Amino acid sequence: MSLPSEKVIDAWIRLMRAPQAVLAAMEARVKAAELPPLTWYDALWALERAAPKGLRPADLEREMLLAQYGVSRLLDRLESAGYIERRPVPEDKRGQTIMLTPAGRATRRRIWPVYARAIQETIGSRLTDQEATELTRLLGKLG
Amino acid sequence: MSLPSEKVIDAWIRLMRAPQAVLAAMEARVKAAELPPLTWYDALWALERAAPKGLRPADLEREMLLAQYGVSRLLDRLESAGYIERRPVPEDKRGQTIMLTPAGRATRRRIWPVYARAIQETIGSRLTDQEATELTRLLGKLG
DNA sequence: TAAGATTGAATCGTCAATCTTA
DNA sequence: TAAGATTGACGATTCAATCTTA
Repeated sequence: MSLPSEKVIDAWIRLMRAPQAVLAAMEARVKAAELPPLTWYDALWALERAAPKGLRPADLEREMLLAQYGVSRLLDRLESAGYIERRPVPEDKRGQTIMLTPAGRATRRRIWPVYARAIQETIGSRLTDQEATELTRLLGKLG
Repeated sequence: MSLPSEKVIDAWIRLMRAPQAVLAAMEARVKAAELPPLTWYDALWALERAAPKGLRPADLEREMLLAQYGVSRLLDRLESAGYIERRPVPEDKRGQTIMLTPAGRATRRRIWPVYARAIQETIGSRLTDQEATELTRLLGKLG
């Protein structure tokens, strides 16, 4: 296994910095609007897409790239905010199904326009659609 | 201000996921080698480049995209590990200069080969140099 | 009043251990 | 023994307040 080229190292540096800056800018806006963080949005949106079946915690684990305990703690917070419900699953008594509540759905919808504007300002206004597509392709090779 | 296109939204999703996955993979390797995290490496490397003059905490703040208190706490940890020294600056009694110690320098050098291999495996082996350059350019537009 | 930097309290993330059911 | 999920203890991050010097 060889060492990385200069160009690869440059890409690494940018890859660690740029997304962090973009995320921080977006979180700042959302927070200024007194809305919950991106992690909450991600979970709520995944659950909304999966409605009405709901998701198992392990599904969220895969979708959100979180550890098992991370999902557990995130669900604790969403549950005490009243945004999700934990339901037992009949076929497997170890497991549970996570369901979005109406309040969770409403909040997800309230957050989206704020994120959408932030995405447009931090990404959309700086890249052409063609560049965005190319960026998606390149990042996809790293996943 | 218009809403983001589908292509921009796709780029956003990948931009939030791919770097997270890359970072997690790298941290896992470094941790397996019982070496300190990327944040420590970043700070040590910035200080090594700035030697022998050292850096002010505000410089690290800018370079590492950290908040003032974040730098303060990181320096606490680096100091108790013996990797840096805080020195008063004569011209401004509020301020300080951060200096890398020989132990800090040695540790930075011990970490690098491990990161270098991880960078090569997670990025270098998946992108051509040309793609890496294009990725750097696109991410640069977001910074 | 503001700039450089730190800190107590609270929140969030991580590790290792645990509990329950398969 | 292993899979799904949670938890206590601990470390890291964040917020708001503070301290010191300019």
